[in-house]
Amino acid sequence: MPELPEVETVRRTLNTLIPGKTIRHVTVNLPRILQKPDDPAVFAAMLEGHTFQAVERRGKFLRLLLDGLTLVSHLRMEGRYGVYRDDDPVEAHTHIIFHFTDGTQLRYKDVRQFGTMHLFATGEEWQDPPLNKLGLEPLSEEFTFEAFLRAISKRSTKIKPMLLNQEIIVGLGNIYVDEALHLAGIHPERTADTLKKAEKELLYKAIIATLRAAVEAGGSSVKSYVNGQGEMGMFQHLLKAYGRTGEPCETCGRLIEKSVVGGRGTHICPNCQKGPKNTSRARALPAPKSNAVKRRLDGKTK
DNA sequence: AGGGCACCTCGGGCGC
DNA sequence: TGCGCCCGAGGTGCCC
Repeated sequence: MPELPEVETVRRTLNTLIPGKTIRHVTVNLPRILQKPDDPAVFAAMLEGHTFQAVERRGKFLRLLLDGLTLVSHLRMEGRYGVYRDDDPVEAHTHIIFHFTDGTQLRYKDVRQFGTMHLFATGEEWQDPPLNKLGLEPLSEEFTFEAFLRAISKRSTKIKPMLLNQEIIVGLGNIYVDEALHLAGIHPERTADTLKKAEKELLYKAIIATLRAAVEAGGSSVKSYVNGQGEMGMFQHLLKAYGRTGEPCETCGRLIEKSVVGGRGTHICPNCQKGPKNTSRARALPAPKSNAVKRRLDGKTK
């Protein structure tokens, strides 16, 4: 659920809250979260006395920088951070607590217990999992159209599973893949090697436009909040395909359909996103769709 | 390589 | 109407 826009929103919020705070003590209620080191006592001892400097992001991973240490954190489905006072009641599913010297705490909550944390000496996090094999960062300067073409070239994989593969491009999850493919007018079961260059360009622009708009909106609300400051994002109101099964497509009016692609719930407009078997029909009647897509893209990227 | 499942919990939907 | 069970939700890793 937390994809790039949600993780970026958490990063920005945490970056206003925790730099300068010094860890006095760490409580680990669920050792499963800790991947490295996996011994809670070692994990706590390494962090105690250290001070948060900044919070950065790589794909869907948060990098919490301390003096000399980097805590790499993945929220997976439902991981959440919040800053609390020491005497605030501890809510259910609170698995890790970083007690600060100023009477406040950073708490990690995770109902599904899927999240992970890796602790490294700063700089060493890039050589090992989970950061060592990540793909292009889509909102960075390295994500040029040429780099995108190289990353997806010669692949016969379905485009949706490919876009979900974090070793190719980072940050896209099920929601924003469906949104980007809908915006680009591309069916999720098309394979990369069947996409024409013009379609690849539409997709490239759609990925950037979708993620950029979602970051601006503070992500899609997954009932996450930081420091009890309420609902996080507003982008869920702007979704055009994801979660809109049975509702009319805003471009053409056909009803959004739900299926399964690569084991994921998938939402498409069967008119705007022609399947692999009727691409010839799509080629025969490209004009209205292409113009509509271009208008939408031009509106979003500027 | 790509598909399928496991990981985990909650809540919604459905059946009785 | 109420209770209880089953399954779906999804990011990633691992196995085949």
